[in-house]
Amino acid sequence: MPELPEVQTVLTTLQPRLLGLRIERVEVFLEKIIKSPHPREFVAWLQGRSITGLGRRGKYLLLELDGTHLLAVHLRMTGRLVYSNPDTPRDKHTHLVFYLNNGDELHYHDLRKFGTMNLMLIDEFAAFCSQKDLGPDALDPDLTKELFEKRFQGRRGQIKKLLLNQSLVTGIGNIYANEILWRARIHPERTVQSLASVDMEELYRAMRSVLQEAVAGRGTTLRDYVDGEGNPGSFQSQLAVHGREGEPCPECGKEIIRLKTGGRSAFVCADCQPQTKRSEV
DNA sequence: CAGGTAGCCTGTTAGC
DNA sequence: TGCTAACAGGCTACCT
Repeated sequence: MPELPEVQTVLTTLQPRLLGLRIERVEVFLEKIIKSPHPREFVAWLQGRSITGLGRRGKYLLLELDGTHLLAVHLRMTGRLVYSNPDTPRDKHTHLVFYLNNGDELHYHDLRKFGTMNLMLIDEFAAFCSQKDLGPDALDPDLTKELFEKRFQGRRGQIKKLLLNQSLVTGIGNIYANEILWRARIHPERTVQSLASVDMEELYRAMRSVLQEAVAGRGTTLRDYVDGEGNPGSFQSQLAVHGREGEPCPECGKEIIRLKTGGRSAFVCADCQPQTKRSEV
């Protein structure tokens, strides 16, 4: 589910509510969500710790505890982290509840149970990222156009697959990959080697602008996504191509088609995103 | 090595 | 209406 804009929205909605609160108790209803440490220690380590900061790296939401520990939450497809009142009912998909010292709760809800949590020392986070081979965050101010292009140099394969590869740049998923490629006027099946420098420049610009606009729109809710307060996003109304098979391209009016590449749906305007190089058209 | 598929899960939807 | 199959935003392991 959530890609960079959605995780960012969860972060900004949770931050003012959670900051400074203490986790009194943790109840785990589905242990498989907890990847490390062992669920027993996970609970013991968390209890009594204060939330001293919130952050994000790609699609990981980060809770800093006591300034020493870090809880990395990945929502995968259908995970939700929602600030809740004690009278909020817990349904069968609520797998973890954090009881807070002000009487409120933080609920982890996940229909498909793909989400993960890793608790670690802050010092271990760099090793965690390199073990997961996470590239720079797609909205990292330090990720310049030049650095972005460099990361794709020497790589092979279809550009869409590489955009989804979190080791090159982290935070982009299927929705925004489709939107970014449309805005950059690049066909998803073009290979990186076939892209000129101007194409990579367009791609970088499209990546930044699409993601920034999606953050401003509080993310995209197609089905399951809600923010830290349980509210859906609004960017779905601004999607140009994703999920819009058969609708007209907002740019040229030609019908949007759906392709299958890399096992994922790609939505394309065949006119705006030609398979050949720009100069050859 | 690039590309494809299956698997992890459950619910919704398209098609018969 | 009821049933079945395909599909859904992520990521990994494994196959060709």
